Amino acid sequence: MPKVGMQPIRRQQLIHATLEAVDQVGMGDASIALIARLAGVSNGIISHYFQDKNGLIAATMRHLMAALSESVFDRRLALSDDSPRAHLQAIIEGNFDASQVNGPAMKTWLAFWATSMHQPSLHRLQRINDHRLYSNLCCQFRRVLSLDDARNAARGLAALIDGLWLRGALSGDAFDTEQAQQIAYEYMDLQLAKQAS
Amino acid sequence: MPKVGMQPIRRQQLIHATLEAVDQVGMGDASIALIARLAGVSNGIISHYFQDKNGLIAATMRHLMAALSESVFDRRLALSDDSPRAHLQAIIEGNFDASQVNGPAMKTWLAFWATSMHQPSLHRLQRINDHRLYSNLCCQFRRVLSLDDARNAARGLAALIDGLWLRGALSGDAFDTEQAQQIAYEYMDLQLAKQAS
Amino acid sequence: MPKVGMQPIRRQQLIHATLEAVDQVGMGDASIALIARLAGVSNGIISHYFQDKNGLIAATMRHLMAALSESVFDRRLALSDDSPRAHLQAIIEGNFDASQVNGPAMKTWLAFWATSMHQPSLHRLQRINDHRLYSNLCCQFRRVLSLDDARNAARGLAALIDGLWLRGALSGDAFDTEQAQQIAYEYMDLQLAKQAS
Amino acid sequence: MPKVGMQPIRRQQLIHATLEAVDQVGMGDASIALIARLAGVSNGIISHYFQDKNGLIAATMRHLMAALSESVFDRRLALSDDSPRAHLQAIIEGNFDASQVNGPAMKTWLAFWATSMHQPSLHRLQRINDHRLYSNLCCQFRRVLSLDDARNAARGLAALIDGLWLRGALSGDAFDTEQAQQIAYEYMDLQLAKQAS
DNA sequence: GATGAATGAGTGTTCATTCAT
DNA sequence: CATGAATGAACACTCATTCAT
Repeated sequence: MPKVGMQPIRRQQLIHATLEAVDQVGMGDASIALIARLAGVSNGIISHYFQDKNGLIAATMRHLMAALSESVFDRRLALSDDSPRAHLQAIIEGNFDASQVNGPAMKTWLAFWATSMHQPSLHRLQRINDHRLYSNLCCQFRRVLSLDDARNAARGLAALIDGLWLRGALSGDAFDTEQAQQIAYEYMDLQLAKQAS
Repeated sequence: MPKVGMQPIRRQQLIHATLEAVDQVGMGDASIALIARLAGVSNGIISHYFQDKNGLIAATMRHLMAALSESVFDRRLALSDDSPRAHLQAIIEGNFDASQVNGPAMKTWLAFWATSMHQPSLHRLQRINDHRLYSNLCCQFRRVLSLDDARNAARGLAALIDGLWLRGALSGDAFDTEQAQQIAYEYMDLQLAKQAS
Repeated sequence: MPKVGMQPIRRQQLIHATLEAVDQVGMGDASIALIARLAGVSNGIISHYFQDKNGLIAATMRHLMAALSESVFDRRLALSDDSPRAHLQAIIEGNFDASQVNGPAMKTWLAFWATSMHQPSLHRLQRINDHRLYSNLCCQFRRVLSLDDARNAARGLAALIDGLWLRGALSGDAFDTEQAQQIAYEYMDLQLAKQAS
Repeated sequence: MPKVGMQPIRRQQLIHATLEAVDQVGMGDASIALIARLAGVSNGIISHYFQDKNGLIAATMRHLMAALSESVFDRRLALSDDSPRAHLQAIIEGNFDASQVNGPAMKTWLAFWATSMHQPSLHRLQRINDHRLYSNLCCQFRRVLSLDDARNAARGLAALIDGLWLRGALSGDAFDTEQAQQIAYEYMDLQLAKQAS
């Protein structure tokens, strides 16, 4: 039943099916046939909307990255308090948003990272993402710390966030967002406390 | 010309070829044929020494895990100072040992993690590994902190170590061990400083 | 905006796009999608004007055959001299007409021949074409030669023309029409010279 | 039932199956699956002995070219008479050898020519073949004719041979070797007759 | 112990064709 | 008239695995 203007609908549909497939069987076994079946469409449609499987993977990653960006952006927009601490908290919270700590997203991120080591196009995407977190953190720390201190604080907090996320993802249990945030907040506060010195 | 005692030699040979293959083309494209070629042996020999490909992958992971354990163990054995701080430093240093922060090891760990999400046998291995780091850290923190504080400190430091490692691995550049260790040491000291309170 | 009388325009458009596609990528890779793109129309239109891909191929062949017929016909019509030699020269010249010795035409003829071996409908077309050349030649030779001599001369000259054309097409270089014609003229004259005997 | 030293046997087996497949359904439909079935082996074996389908096609072409070379070579070796005319006759006969004028060979040559227009590696093979015939003919004509005459005679005879072959192949009927040879011999003699002039 | 020939299921991808709009 | 979304079969190719030697 062909329709016009199906492109955005089908793309979303296929991206969600990809996340679901990776969640179920892993990226290695997430074949086009499985993804198409989960989406309820034919195999061939994928090359119609994405050039090939890599195109679909890349689009899926961009989807996750956009969701992450939005999570952070929304929280920062809603701040009544413009202090560095408030912004940093918003960034931390955004990184542990429900859109990022569910099974499909975590498994896809993980597989994406592993794959990106050998695919230049994916590696570029991933570096942009990594840099964005560092950059956002550094920017806020810089408002109260020296350049060197801000950079170190940003590096540490970025690593802590990713590490908490990673260990949560690998644990196999449900992600304990509260606990992760408390640990990140504490690190943030310890770094901000250098301000007086 | 049949030989005796070839088993350990061949196994090492194949494990190293696996690491090299994953480094070169990623786990997805590390076929048995490639691994055998890199090892300079025939395809068929792999099922002779390992049950199948999964067996080889698992053995490779155990190899990396054993190397990590040894890195930490050796440093702790060489300590003249038995203080918690000295032990924690040794654990941190061991986790950033040269055997862990080189290309092949980092790429294999990453791929291993991604794969482990869908292979119970690998997942078990990976949980043991994760728990060992936490457990070691917690044990030392406990000597000077309350149980809750020690647990939080261990969770945070474990996440920070993994996060530094992860971001280093994904950056594509050479790993800056010095910088990573400084950040981890600082976190360790900030946590140990709670002792007085 | 529906128009009337589009049929002949569209058909010509698609036949030319087919020749262009075969010239660019060969008949094996001349997909409907490529032909439609080259023609600047949608995929679906092709089945609207031709039953299917075979229909388009057959129409393209008929187009080339018609162009060949016309090349010969025009030259014979323009003759002031009604001698067998003049007619034979016209036939030879017509077969090396610019419409036949350009890249797209030569590649399409070649592909057509190869394909025709396994498609009865194309094979019929091709036999008609082959026979027309022989028949035209034989008819003229007959005016001055015995039946047997005429037939042999016609067979030889037809083969020589096709062979010159074939070797020219396969060479990859631009077709040397002058040289080919001289060789064919010489053969023609040698055959006509039997007249006296 | 794996054996050692199967390579030459399997390669011959697969080349013959390729010729048979092209004869039956044409090169366009001669799929790997069909060729493997005709050879009585599995699909995968083809990439084991030839890199890919192109490798098999190229090997098949080299097989036909070698057979042609041998046909000519054997006849020239058997000559008791070293005259140019004897050599030229041997070359003509060799080109109409039974190994070249049977259905599978003719259809494969035709398809090969069509394909070679868009595959550099095949085109190179084909040019070598074309040049060999011209070169052999020219060499013999040169013994009795001027350089220009020899070249023209060689060009003409090469074209005549190929043309006779082509028209025979396309006719669909059995190849009339006798008739073709008579026509070629006559052309040869007419050219050699220029010697006195 | 070690080889490499052989298999055959599975992959991503292409493509002619159909058809609702 | 014309589009382009959608299909699904067919394709070349890959690969872990088996096993006779």
